[in-house]
Parts: sequence; structure tokens; C-alpha cells
Amino acid sequence: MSEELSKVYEPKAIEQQANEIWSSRPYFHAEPQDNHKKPYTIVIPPPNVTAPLHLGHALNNTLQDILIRFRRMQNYNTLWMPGTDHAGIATQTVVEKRILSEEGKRRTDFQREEFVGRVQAWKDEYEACIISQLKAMGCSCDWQRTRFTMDDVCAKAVRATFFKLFKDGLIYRGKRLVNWDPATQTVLADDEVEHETVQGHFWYMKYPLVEPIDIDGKKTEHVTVATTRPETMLGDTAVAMNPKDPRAEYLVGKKVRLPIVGRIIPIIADEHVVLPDPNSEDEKARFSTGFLKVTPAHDPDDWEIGQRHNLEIINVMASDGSISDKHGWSDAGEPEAQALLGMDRFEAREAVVEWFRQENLLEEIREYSHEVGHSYRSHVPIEPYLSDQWYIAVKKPIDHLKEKFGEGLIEGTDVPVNSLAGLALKPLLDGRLRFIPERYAKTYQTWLENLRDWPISRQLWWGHRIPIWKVILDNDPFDDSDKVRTASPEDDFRLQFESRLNKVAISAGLEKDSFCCRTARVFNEVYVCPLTSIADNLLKSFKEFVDSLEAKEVKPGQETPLNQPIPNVDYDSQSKLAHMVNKLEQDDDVLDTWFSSALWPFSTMGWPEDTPEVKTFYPGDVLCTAREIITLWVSRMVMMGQYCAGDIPFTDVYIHAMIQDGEGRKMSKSLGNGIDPFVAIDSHGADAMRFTLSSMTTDTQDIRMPVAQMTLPDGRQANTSPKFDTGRNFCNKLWNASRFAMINLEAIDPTGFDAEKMDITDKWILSRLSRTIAEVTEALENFKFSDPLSLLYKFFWNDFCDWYLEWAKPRMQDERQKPIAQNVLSFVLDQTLRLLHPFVPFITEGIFQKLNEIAPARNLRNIAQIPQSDALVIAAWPKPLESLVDDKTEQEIEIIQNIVRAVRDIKNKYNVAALDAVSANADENITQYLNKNAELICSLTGTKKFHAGIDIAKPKNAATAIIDEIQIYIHNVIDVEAERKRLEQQKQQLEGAKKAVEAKLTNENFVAKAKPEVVAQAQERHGQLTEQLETIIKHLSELEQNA
RNA sequence: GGGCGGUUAGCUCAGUUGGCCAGAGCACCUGCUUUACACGCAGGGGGUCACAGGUUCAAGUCCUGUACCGCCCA
Repeated sequence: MSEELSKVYEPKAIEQQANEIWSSRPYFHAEPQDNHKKPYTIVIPPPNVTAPLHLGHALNNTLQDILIRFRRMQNYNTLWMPGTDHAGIATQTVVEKRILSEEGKRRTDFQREEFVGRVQAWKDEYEACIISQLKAMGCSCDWQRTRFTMDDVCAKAVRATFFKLFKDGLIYRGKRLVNWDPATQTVLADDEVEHETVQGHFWYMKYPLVEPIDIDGKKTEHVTVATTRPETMLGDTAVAMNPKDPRAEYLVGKKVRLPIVGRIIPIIADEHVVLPDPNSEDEKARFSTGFLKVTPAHDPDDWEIGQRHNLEIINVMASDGSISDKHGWSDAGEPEAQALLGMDRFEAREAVVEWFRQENLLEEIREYSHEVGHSYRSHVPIEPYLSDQWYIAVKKPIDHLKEKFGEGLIEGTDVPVNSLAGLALKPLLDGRLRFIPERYAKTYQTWLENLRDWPISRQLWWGHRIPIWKVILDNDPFDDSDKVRTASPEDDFRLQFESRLNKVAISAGLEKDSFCCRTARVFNEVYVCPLTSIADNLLKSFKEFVDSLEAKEVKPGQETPLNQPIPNVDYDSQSKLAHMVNKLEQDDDVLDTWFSSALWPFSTMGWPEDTPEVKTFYPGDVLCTAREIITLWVSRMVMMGQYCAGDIPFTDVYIHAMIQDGEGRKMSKSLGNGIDPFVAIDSHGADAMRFTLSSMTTDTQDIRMPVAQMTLPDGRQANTSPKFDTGRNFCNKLWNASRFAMINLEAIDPTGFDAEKMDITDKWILSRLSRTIAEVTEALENFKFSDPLSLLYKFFWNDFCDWYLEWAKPRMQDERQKPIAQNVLSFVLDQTLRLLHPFVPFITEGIFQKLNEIAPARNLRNIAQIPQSDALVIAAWPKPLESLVDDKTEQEIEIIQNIVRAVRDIKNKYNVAALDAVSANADENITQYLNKNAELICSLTGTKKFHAGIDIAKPKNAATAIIDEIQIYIHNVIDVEAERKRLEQQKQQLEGAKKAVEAKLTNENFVAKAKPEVVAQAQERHGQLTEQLETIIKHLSELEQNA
């Protein structure tokens, strides 16, 4: 058996073997009805199908897997829900780019379905790649539950949620300035905008007054506005100035003639305008002229001013950011204005500036660096753009949630408890939702307190299509006999249509209230939201019906054969309904990706159905993610979890670090400094990668990972990190120590163990093990990753390998001691493998399997029993063995280790291979156990004889080492010069230390004010140092005499 | 502009409620084919804890400020 084990740890073989074991039985699968176990749930933050996983994902998923494996071994009913995210804008963009570069086609060259099919193909490819990456890194997800944010199960949750929000009146359509990305031509949410500092200019442009005026006797013919965006002047509808400005009394109410356009616009007074002050600390005041051009359609601040003063809103751009008179600009008649049409906004900027220069209206240009919003996706500057979008009202109280969540504002905020924002904020304030590290709670809280309504529509094709149909009604329903007039004409139209539509739906076999309707801007426009995709299909058939009526100009009541009537619905009701309708159109847009992501913690479990999965595994336990996701995603999951499923989706949010390269830069494709997890696995092994990643996970916010190109086993050159060496070296050590152990475990007999016959090293290693078990368990329970690993590293490498195994070697040759050592060895190895398994699952599983063959039972009779297991993945987590913690033994071993180190040091310095004898002078107690364990010192120092006594004199020609109160004499190695040098060095060291302690003790304040135990400690230390110094001086003087 | 974090050995990082002469891994130096491991063993050198003040008997640790780096938000 053991001879089959190779001399070097070979990750590929081990990984394959472990994967075979794990896939042979449903170890990773969780069933809802497992009543004996407490559930433990993590839902994966679904990776985007845009691209393969990078090292940040490797970290993220390694940490989740550690938690999951730890809890699984602790016998929780453990569910790790896997899946991927469709990532609307990101994925659509990469696919569009690829199609353009490979086929020269644009999205608009395709039918919608056709294009979505192309993205679907991309998704299939990358989803498969991502899943295989996760598997390669050892993620123990419940693979048979793998979901995708756009699959049927998730789509159902999206629809149900949308319907619910719509019905609660939380979804509305609004005209607003949005963050518009002219490159991808879609709106972005505030948190999808990246602010970057840009070196730009302030242009000072003169606007002529319609009638020149005198200010303090000075003739004034124009006002000068300063702007960073000259091209927007085309849409100016006012010039504003601060009412406190001394010039205001002369100018406010006057008019200017807008250059290029010729529009006459007023000068208005608004507090928002910054007063000019060349000496101000405020940069804006230094750059201000006191006159602000107001462009409500192209600047958020100007929009506000426009609202306050009821200004005209003139949009001068098309959706691609080019200057256009087709989107709200009606007075572009002047030739100068005409010349600008069709120009890109940046081109137009130059042209406008040039025009002002030519006309002598350009007063000045100044350098100015400022923050400009950029699209997180296309990286072009955001255009504040007037557009119609769907919004979710996040601070609107939700009536029917009063009972469950309460009402009123959360203290110190304008957030109602029973609003969506409130539902997310309250659990944090109540302490039910916890961030680790704690500081991130602040990010979450501040964001929610300042939250604005959430724009959820995206002008894309890849995503969940917004389940809204717009209906234009044109026949008065009260022509019919069954009319009941209600409060307002808006309600009349809508209610009539809604009730008829729902009646038709019921006859078509759909559930009650399958449609919810809301009046749009005008009374005869109604938005219809279908509850299910079946309801959606009904509208589709209905639309064809309506269109066919339209085409044939059929009059009401006229009997006409219909093309596509709704099945099972009588013609009359359909016809009546159809004749209310002038036009029926489905909304073209799709939902923001975060909408479906927000539902992920329960959509994956089958919500809105009350499935056993939802009952058992919701709410989950932990969300593990990066800090950039806190606002984008975490907050929305909590919001929607509360709103839809009635509870927070998890109680702990663990925020891990971001991985940077060696220079502290983000890893990115464009810099070429990223690391593919597959490459890391090929270069060092999955366990090595996991080891290094988790060992670097402390609660800092960044991890620096030096990147280096390396040649892989198959000859490829690729980026990996030398940091993974640490993990690989550890695995190799683990492999070889286990190999050695197993060579010595042949023919192990569990009944041969007798606790009474354990030697000091057995007791010591068991004591150390017991402490390690307790500490590692506690650390993992508190979301520490580096700490438990370094505890295990020390225990395994520094205690077990360096000392216990070395001491065990001779014992394995001794038939009386062998059975004891064997059983302790197999026990400790077993427990170590279990503790290490969450971090390095492959290698530990591989070794565990071998250990099961060689030493199936690994109990310490009368001391500790271990439940056996076929596979480590489900083996029981070690329990601390308090009774085995043994302080005295640990202290004794520490002294023995110090003696061994001292002797080795001298051997090394004198360059001698073997020693005849070593003796030690110490007190009675120490002498006793040193003599008893002389063999421990001899075997590790290559010494023939060791003896300790209370009165041992230093032999001639012996080197000396001093360890606390013990003097060690290494016989027959003396080199007077070297010895003197060594002792002098040590003397200096001791004197320095003594001086430091003396300084303290002679300080009255220290003695008077420091804690008594600290003073006592210092005094004791002083005594020791004095004694040791005396000894050294004695030995030094002896040396002098001998010389 | 607001907030958060970082700055400790050549590199990557630990350092609990302030308390012995500040630790680890890698790299470096010396020695080693010691019957598991050179991806190893034994030993060693290396730090003005960013800077300036302050609190304290005592500061890497607490407070204030400064500089630089990074992130989040507006």
C-alpha cells in the first residue's frame, strides 16, 4: 500500500481521486427533510456569465467552501446553493463586441429573439466553464440544484415579485434625469456610475444681454457664464445668479440672447449659485463668475433649479450623445445651430468653443480637474439625460406591512420602517443582521439612509423583460349596460378594463386576479402587469386579436371570424374587451440585473411556491462577498428577502478582501495582471491555491498577490503567483509526513494501546492537539481564516513533524513502545486531517482514504473515540479533549526543546557531527524529568550520553549554554576563542536586557503604578538575568584562566 | 467634498483588553545525500513599527495632526 505513495505530492492525481470519491455519493447534496440536523445555508453570490472566474472568485468561493465543509463536518444539514448570474449589460456588451468584430454585425441587424439566442449560447459556454472552475477548486456545492438567474424557476420569482411591487403601487414610470450611457445606450443606477478625476477646463462664455444696462455707471452688455460642458449651452433655458450677488438687483429679471441658438432666456435668482471669490478655499467659488448657465435637461443641479423656477426643459441630444433637434429641441433654426446637429457631444464641445472664440465671446479658458461620472461598463462619461424609466419607490410606506414591521420613520432618518429601504435598514439597527468585519455596516447603513428611488429598467435585450403592457383605451366602457361609475374617469377606465380582462382570464383558466392595472399619465392609458408567463401569453394572443380587428376595421358588435381568439373564452367578452382597446404594446425594456439577483436567496429555492426548500433553508446563514457589492446587492437582497419572503436572507455578511497585484493595482484584463484559477491549479494545485488564499485572509480590505509568469507543466506560459509556493510546500510536507506515518502504521493494533504507557511526547502532542482543536474551531466559528490555518501550520509542522515524529522514529524500532506510538500517531494524524480538510480538501481526503485502509480504527482506548467515516468530507469534526490538556508536560517539553536547540546551535557553530556527552546542571525537579527523558535530548542532538544533576560541575573542555536557570555543558568541543566570542555575545545580550529591566524597577512610578503582577514579573526577570549573568561571567573567567 | 482602510524585516503579512529584548512565511547567509520530505533538515543575520506631537510608570497598540497609498459614496 504505502509504497504506492509517491515521494512528492502530485496534486493532479490527488484531485482526481478525491473528485471521484465526492461524486460517487451525494455528499454535497442537501435534502430539506432531514429533521435531525440543523440547517446551514449559503447561497453563492452568482458569478457573471460574462467571463471565466478570476482569482477574486477563487478567494470568494474558497472561503465559502471552508465554511460549508466545516459545518458539514459539524453535522449540519448543509446547503451551498450554486448558480450563475445573467449580468445583463455586461454580457450583452461582450457578445455585441464579439459579433461586431467577428461578423461586422450590430445588435440591430438581428431580430430580438435571434440576438438573445446568441447571448444564450455565450451564456451556456461560460456557465459550463464557471461550474468546472468551481469544481476544480473543490467547491462542495449542491450541484444538482444549480440555478441561473434567468432560468424558469428564477423567472417565476422575478415575475411574482414584480407583480407584487406593482400591485403595492411601488413601481412607477417617471421622467427623470438619468445616468445615461450613450455608448451602450442604457440607463444606469447611481451605483453603476464610477467617479473618476478628469483633467478638464472651465470655459468662460459671454452671453449678450438683450438690452445693455448700467451697473454703477458702467455699461454692461453681457454676462459671463463658466462651464465645463460648453456644448450643453444649446439647451440653456436660463442664467441664474445668487440673490446675494450685488449685481442681482440690476440683472435679475433681465433677458439674454442665447448665442448660436438665438433663444431669449431670463436671468433668474437662485441660492444654489456659488458667489465668486478669487481667494476662497472653495474651488468652485474661485472658478465662479456668479452667473450659472442653467440646462435642466443635461445637469442634475440645473434640473433642480429648473423645477424650482418652472423653466423650460430642452433636450438637445439623441440617445447616442450626438446633438439632435429631434428629441425636444424645437428652436434650432439658426444656421449656426443647424451646423452642430449630428455632431458627437465632444465634437460639438469643440465646435461651440470655436464659435465663441470666432465671435469674440470666449473670455477665458482655465484648467480644472474635477470628478466625472463614467459608465462602469463602457467607461465613457455619463450623460445626465432626460428619459422615461421604471422606478421602484424605496421610501414609500407599504400599508399592509405595518402589522408585521411597524410604521413611522426610523429614528434620525426619513426612512419609514415599512418601506423597502426600511425593511433593509431595520434589521441592521436591531442587530439581527451582522457585518464581518463590523466596519462595513456603516457603508450599508449610510447607503440605505440616503437611498433614492431605484431605476429598474434597462434598454437591453438580454435580461428579464419588464412584464408590463401599455394599453391605450379609446372606447368609453360606459357605452355598455353593466357600467358602474366610480370616483374618477381615470379609475373608471382602468377598473373597467381590469375587471373585464380578469374575467376573460378566468374563463381562459387562469388564476384569479392574474392582471393588475394602473393608470398611466393620461386617463385612457393603462399599464397592465401579468402575474405569470401564462397571463403574459394570453396578452400576446389578445394583442394579435386586437391587431386583427384593427386591420379589418371591424366595428363593435359586428360578427367576424377571428384569426386568433383566446382559447376557451367566449367571443362576446373578448370582443367587448378588444373594442375598448386602441393599442396594446409590450414594454421593450428589461429589468436591471440586480432585480433578479436580489431575489437569489429564495428564488433559487422555488419561491413564490412554499417549497420544502424554502421552509428548511430560508432564511440562510451567511453571505460571503466583496465590499463593492454591499450597496449593489447585499442591501437589495435584504430588502427583497424581507418584502417577499418575510425575513432577512442571512444573518451574517462576511466581506472579504479584494485581491490586488504586487503593486497594489486591481487585477484586470487590460493590465494583463490577472491570474486564472485554472492556471494556479495547474501550477501549484488547487489545495495550494486555497491554502495561500485563506492564509492571506485577515480582516484587511486588500490582499497583495505578486504576479509572475511561469511555465506550466504542459509548457504554457501564464500568470500565477509565487505566493502559492507556501501552499504547495505545506501540501508536500503534509503528504510526506503522512506517508512516513503510514509506513510506520503497518500492522497497527488498536487493542495494543494503553494510556498508562504513554510517554511524555505522546501526552505533549495530545495536549497540543487538544488546544489546537479548540482554537481552530473557535476561529472558524468567528469567520477567521488566516488564524486557524496558522495555528494548524504551527501544530502540524513545528510540533508534529519537527518534534513528535522525530522522537517517534526510535520508538518505532522498540516493540514495547511501538503500539503506543502507533496509536497516538494515527489518532493525531486523523484529527489533523479533519481540521485541515476545509482548507485543503483534496489532499486530506486522499490521505484519509489511505489511512482508512491502513489503520481503520483510530481510537485511543479509554481516552478518546473517533467516529469512523468512509470519506473525510462527511467525517465528524474533532471535539476538543479537555482532559488531555497538560500544562506541566508542555512546559517540560519546551525546556527539553530549548536544550536541544542550544546543543544544536553549538554543534553547528563548532561544526561537529556527533557528541560524546552533554550534562546539565539544574534544580531537583528539572533534573528529574531531564534524566527521565534523556533519550529525547540524545536522539535529536546526536549525543551518546546525557546526564543532569543538581551539582554538576563544568567539565574541562566543555562548551556552555545557559537556558534560564539551567546550565548545559557540551563535552569535549571546546574552542577557546569561539567559546569566548559566543559567551561575550550572550553576556552583552543579557546585560542589555538586565539594564532595561533595571530601568523599570528603579523608576518609582513604575513600581508604584504598574499592576503588581507586572512588577513582580519584572523583579523575577531581574533575578533570573542577574543569576545568568553571574554564570556567564564565571565561565568567561574560567576561560581566561585556562587560556 | 463625505466616509472607510492601510503604512511593522528585501517581499507578503500577523501582532488580542497598552506590559519580558516586536513575530511568521518567502527571500538571504552557513552547514547537511540524518533510514517521510531539498517543495526538505539544522542553525543564523535582518526592523528608528510612515512622520510629528500628546496621554501613560509603560505606546506598534490609545488620542490629535501631517504625508503618502488604496477603496467606497456624492
